[in-house]
Order: sequence, then C-alpha cells, then structure tokens
Amino acid sequence: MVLTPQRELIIQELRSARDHPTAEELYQRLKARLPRISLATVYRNLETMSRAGLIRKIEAAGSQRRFDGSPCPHLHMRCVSCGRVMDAPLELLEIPSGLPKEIQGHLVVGHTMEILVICTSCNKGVPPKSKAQEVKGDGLEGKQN
Amino acid sequence: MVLTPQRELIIQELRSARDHPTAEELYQRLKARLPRISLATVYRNLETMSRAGLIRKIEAAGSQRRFDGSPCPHLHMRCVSCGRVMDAPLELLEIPSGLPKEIQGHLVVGHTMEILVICTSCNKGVPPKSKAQEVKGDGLEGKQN
DNA sequence: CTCAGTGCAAACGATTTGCAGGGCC
DNA sequence: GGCCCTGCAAATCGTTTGCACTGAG
Repeated sequence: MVLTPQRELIIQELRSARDHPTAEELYQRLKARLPRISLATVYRNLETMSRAGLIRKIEAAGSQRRFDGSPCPHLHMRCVSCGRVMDAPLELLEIPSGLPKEIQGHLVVGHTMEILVICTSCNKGVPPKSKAQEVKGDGLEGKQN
Repeated sequence: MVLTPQRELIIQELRSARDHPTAEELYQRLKARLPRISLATVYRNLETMSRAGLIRKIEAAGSQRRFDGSPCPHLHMRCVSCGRVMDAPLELLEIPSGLPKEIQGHLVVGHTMEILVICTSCNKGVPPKSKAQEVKGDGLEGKQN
C-alpha cells in the first residue's frame, strides 16, 4: 500500500484527534490542510487502512461510523446525548473476560462492548441524581454531534 | 395507541420469530399475510412500539437495525459471517456488572454488549481450530443475511 | 368531524461505486 | 505502459417524511 499524502494526513489527523471522528468530520478537518481531498477518498482510505490494521473502525451503535487512530483495541464510552465517543480507562477492559469458547454450538470469536454515558458537557447543570437513568438500549439512535 | 391489524401482525411475527429480523425482513414476512402493508408502516410501528416498550430495537454494530420481540433486555450473539442475531443464554447477562457510576466525570448510564460468534450454519465443515480467530471489530460490517 | 394510522412516493443521510484522469516505477 | 490512487458525480442502501386518504369513535 502506497503512502500517499492523503493517507498520511488521514492517519496523522486521526492519531492526533482526541475524539473519534466520523468520516465526514475527518473530511472537514482534512480539507483545511488539503482542500481538494474528496470525501470518497476519506471513506476509501479509512476502509483500506482499517483492513490493514492501521486504524480501527468503531463498530457500535449509532447511525454514523466512527474511527479510531489507535490500532489496539480498547473500550469506548459513548455519550447517549451528543454521540461523542471517548476512550475508557484501560482498567475497565478486563470486565467481560469470562466468555465460553462456544455457546449453543456457535463459535465465540469475540465481543463488542460500549459504555453509555452522559458526558460532562451534556451533563452541565444536571443535578447528580436526575432522570436519564432508564436509557440503556434506547435513546441513542441517530444523534451524532 | 390503537391496536391496528398491522401492529398486531408485527408484534405477532416479531414475538414468534426466533431470529431478530431487520425491518425489511419483517416486511417481507408480513407481506405474505397482509400484502398491502407498506415498509414505511413497518418502520413507523417498530419505532412507535419500541418507544412504548413493547419491543426492543437492538442497538448494536451492523448497518441494518434489528428488532427484538421481547421487551426485556438480554444479551445477543451476532454471527460475524452472516449477520444473524440470536439470543444468548441468560447466565451470561451478569458478566459486565462492575461498572462504576461515573468515569472521568461522565455519568455512566448503561452499556451495550454483544457476543460475536460464527454460527453453526456458517461454521459447517470448518475444523474446530481454524482461522477466523482475529475477527473482533472487523469483518462484521454490512453483511446481513 | 376529527384524528390516529395507513400506503405510496419522494426525500434523506451515510456510504459506495464507476469512471476519467494523474503520477510513479 | 501498467497500476495504484485520486476527485467527482452518480448510485445505492437503510430509513424517514410529506401527503392524501381511510375508518373508527
């Protein structure tokens, strides 16, 4: 795989991004530095590079895919209110480790997990014990950003 | 909320479906019994009914949304090869229970989790110890069915 | 009469693809 | 010259919406 300027920029931008941008967000940021880059190129390269293991697609709920500059797996927290995705502290990674190798004949190859949160900025002014408790599996549909 | 024939059928079909169909799949099945039903109605009612707590949207990876006739939460297994979604045995539900109430200031409101498998039918003839081990977070993109 | 619910077609947003260059070994 | 990669525009896919219509209260 050739390291084109576009690819270099994409990795750079993705690695240095503290958040986990969508293709579109990434595209917007890249345009500042490479105005003629196209969204299709961003998509194509995100795909290629995640296939190559250079970056990771974040496979999780939400209507827009997000990407992660770090190739090594770690847990994410998603804000159910604004859709932002953040890295979770490493200690939490070990939580679901007791999975059997096989369940009802189906070969277990892994798992996905995501912690749902209301992030600090969405949580502004909300008293510590409020509603928004019964989210979990609903209310996190398509709202990104 | 009115219990229209369409809604009745949707719940019925969903409750009796062993799998967790997408809106489109459900629509195909419903057409057999109610030929003039429209896909929009299916989508609309799935939305309404999941809001009402009668059914559940499965919020998880994959490009197509799936629905679950059971209103009570439980763990799912997704086949990374064919996209099929199955219920996991209940015992597994307790696995990720040790989440703190708050992480780095973000209020924890829940989590999502999904077990990735290669289902029995996709696994036909594959010797027990094969490749397909390093999937996890890739390869489960858009292939449903 | 009103109003919730419907079917249809069109709109939509995210992603993918076809195609005509362009640059590099 | 062949090939990989790009930009652009158009296509596609899942889902949502606008609208006119219907049927029950």
